[in-house]
Amino acid sequence: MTLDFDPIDEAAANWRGAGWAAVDAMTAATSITRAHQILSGRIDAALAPVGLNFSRFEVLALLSFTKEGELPLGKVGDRLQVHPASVTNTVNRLEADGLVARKPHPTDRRTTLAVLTRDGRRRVEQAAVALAAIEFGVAGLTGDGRRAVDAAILELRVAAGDFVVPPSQR
Amino acid sequence: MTLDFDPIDEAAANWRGAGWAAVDAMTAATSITRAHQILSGRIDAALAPVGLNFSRFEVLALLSFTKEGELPLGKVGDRLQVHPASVTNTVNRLEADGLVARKPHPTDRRTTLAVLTRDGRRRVEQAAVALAAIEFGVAGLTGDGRRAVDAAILELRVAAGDFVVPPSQR
DNA sequence: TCCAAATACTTTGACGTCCAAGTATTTGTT
DNA sequence: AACAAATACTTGGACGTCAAAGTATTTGGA
Repeated sequence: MTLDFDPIDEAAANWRGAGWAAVDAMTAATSITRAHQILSGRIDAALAPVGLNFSRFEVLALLSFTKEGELPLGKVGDRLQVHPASVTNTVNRLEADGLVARKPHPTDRRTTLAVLTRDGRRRVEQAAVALAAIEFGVAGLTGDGRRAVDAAILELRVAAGDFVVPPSQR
Repeated sequence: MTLDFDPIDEAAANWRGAGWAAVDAMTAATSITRAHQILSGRIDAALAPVGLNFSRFEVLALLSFTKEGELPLGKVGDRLQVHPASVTNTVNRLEADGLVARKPHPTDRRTTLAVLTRDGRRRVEQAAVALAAIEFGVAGLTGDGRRAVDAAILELRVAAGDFVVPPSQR
């Protein structure tokens, strides 16, 4: 479905024509939305042969970075910035595939730990290779483009309150 | 859930520590994913009071830009780059709300047109105002940042084959 | 000590997305 | 003219996301 014009340019022209405001904001938002769509398609396609999708991979990767390969479900949600219900759902599926196990927290009985299994660890390694092979879907972005995107979005994330920049680093 | 460190920086450090490749690609992809999450949350929150969400708004806006306020469902999908099934779903809901009507194509009986109703036109105007008021969710991105994002993602979209740059413009 | 409030997770339900398959109609070829 | 292939849309199913409500447990005061 290749168009012979840039749909975002076209949209901008239409917005101006309609007298609607914030056209530059609209194009930025639309660009980001479309970029996400492209990446997410490429990434899920690369992970499918490995039997994962991006959310499952993210959970496995996060666990693999911890010393014991385990983390409370709530922490997983905080780090990945997803809803608790989504964590439950994702962990259910990973558990069904034997990539992760649930384990009670040793001291807080409200808490459940997700623990990476041996299979899980093997799988996440395969997935990391598969993702590196497609450059995480950003093939088409030059090094400069990647840095520009990182820097610009950093502003956005800070403004959104994702994290607080420690006084020492500003 | 404000962290006191940058989760993407942290992830990059972890990836390097694990010896995984394509770290810069990973951070760019993660930034874009997170940006999309932020925008989509803000945009849907701004549209909720108007009784729309972003996909419904996009369809109404697209129709409003046409001369007759109508378009075949297939064209809608092409322009918005979404799956035909999603168009069917979205138009079903817009139709249930009386913002759009389905109408047979005058000459091709395979084709169905989505037509903007009077209510639909009024609603899309309200929505455009609501979105402009929040700057499409990109508050936090400076003008430079917006241009940088647009330019970088343009590369990505062209590489993904979203559209072909006419020879005259390269 | 006791209990309301906070925290951690799960469940249910509403929606959105895509894919694959199914139906109807039109096109392009022989 | 006849028919296979392409096109347009809908349906049904698998999954992902979030919000709201429910259960269990821990915390922090009074």
